[in-house]
Amino acid sequence: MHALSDPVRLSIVAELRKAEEGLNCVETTSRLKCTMPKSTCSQHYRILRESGIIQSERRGVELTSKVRRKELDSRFPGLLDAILKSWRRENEE
Amino acid sequence: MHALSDPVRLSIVAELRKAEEGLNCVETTSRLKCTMPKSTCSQHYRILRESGIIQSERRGVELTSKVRRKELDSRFPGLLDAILKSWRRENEE
DNA sequence: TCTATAGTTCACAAATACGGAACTAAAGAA
DNA sequence: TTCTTTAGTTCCGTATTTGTGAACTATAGA
Repeated sequence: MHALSDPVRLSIVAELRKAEEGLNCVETTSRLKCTMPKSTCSQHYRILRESGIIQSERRGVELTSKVRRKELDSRFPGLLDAILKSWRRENEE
Repeated sequence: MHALSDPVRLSIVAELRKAEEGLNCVETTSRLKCTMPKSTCSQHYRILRESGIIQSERRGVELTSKVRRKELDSRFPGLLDAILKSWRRENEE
């Protein structure tokens, strides 16, 4: 819950949902077109991971993360969709 | 959005939704069974008010607030229900 | 083994939230 | 009108949380 209450983490989750194959920190910040130091990005990923929202897997030198859709849907039914939809609307206006 | 990302404000909104006739600060803290100074309570109400989630009306010496259900449902469809449902689950476990 | 890339950890800086004190608002009593 | 009580707001110093650079670990390739 608290993990999804931060705008940066929400935007990370929004990007992760778009990327079928997952994303790593570097790709995430480049897609978000923001200059976020890697320590900050790492913290956000840690919070998302610890709260069970994403799942990370090492692929060589990089760490690829994906949204845990099924687990989320059963724990927080409809929440992620509702948040992202509302959040997108607010940001577009 | 950010207004609903705080556990205290969420619990205030949850109480307001239960109370048909609205609540004031004093009633809210007593129902939440928490000792929150009135300055803090006032700040939370201000944030909820400014973000359009609640609506307040003076009734003599007190200020009664209600959730703006219709406006919320059109701006953030399904969001409040999803958040409160998820939040209730997490808190019960 | 050396280098490069990706990410983590730690300690401190910056930003944010909390809460007491003093204030305003309204209403009723004297 | 003035005094008192209750409700809420504002201000501002303190406490807590969050962000970030520097140093570190991990992995892979030359």
